[in-house]
Amino acid sequence: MTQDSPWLSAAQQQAWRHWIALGTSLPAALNRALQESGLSLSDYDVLVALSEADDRRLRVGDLAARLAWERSRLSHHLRRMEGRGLVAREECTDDGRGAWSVVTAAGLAAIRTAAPAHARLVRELVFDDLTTAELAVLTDVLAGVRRRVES
Amino acid sequence: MTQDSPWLSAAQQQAWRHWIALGTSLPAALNRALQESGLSLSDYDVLVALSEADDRRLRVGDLAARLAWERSRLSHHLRRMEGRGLVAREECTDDGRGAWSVVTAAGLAAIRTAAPAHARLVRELVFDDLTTAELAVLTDVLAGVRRRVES
DNA sequence: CCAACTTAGGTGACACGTCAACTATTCCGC
DNA sequence: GCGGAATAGTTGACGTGTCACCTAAGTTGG
Repeated sequence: MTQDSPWLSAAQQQAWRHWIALGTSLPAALNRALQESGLSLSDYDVLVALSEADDRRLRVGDLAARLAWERSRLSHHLRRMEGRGLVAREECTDDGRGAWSVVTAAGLAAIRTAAPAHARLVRELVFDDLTTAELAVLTDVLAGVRRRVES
Repeated sequence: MTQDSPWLSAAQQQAWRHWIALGTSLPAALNRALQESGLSLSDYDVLVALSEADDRRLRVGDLAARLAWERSRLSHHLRRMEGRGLVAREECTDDGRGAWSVVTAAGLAAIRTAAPAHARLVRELVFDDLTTAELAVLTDVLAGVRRRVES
């Protein structure tokens, strides 16, 4: 259990197994619930990011950074969402290489329909039973991990 | 911010965005590192579960439960791992419907090679900077969420 | 000013995960 | 014991994510 050993302590392992298991089961549960609105969890995240942005549009790269997605994943996903009329791409006049991703009226409508039930489920599953102190610790821990992972 | 509104509070949203982003970026980082050993993170999780089991074998359903995977996902994954010689399936004499999943010698060798660097990376990214108290809170929170999600 | 480099984004092939449907076996009530 | 329900596991089709590679446009040093 020394710091030099590569192994996880028993307590760390316990936390890690929950983390790994949730990495599968929580997205699966949210996806199942979102299916009713015809959206996937990925669709939802894209639509939230775009609908919050100025003028409801973001450069593709900025959107990728905000979601912490790889560019190619986002590119594929935008193509599929474009096919379903949820988003559109527009060319960028400032920078000929770039492109804007824009949420359409249909995309806005879809997310407004889906959002309340989704938010409620997230609260039920994750947040409602947490104390303020627990939430603060959780946020700090996640922020720290994220900083290390994304560097 | 009332409990009746479906929306997440600002503090909850902050935690939630980190959670969502990590759900993508942490597995991606671990996968990238594991690639050197020719294993994916999913392979790794399967091999850990099997190599810890009695006689290095588990019923397919028990393995699925332990990993919190859907059965069909595991079935597909075992087929692919079997093709690479990491695991084998054996028929179950007790219950003619069932099947055992077993780690092969090659599978054991692969995970023994991969484990130290993987464990070290998990510790670096997730655990090394946590206090004992933070770890305890994290474990409780994850355990609670998991219980609610998997019911 | 132009060749080398960098950056924005897209594409194709392939591995992965999910859902619905399927086969084979066991369990259970009558 | 036998017919229907439940259980263990697999399969195929399809949407998704990743890697490696590609094109096009901007950037920079000589």
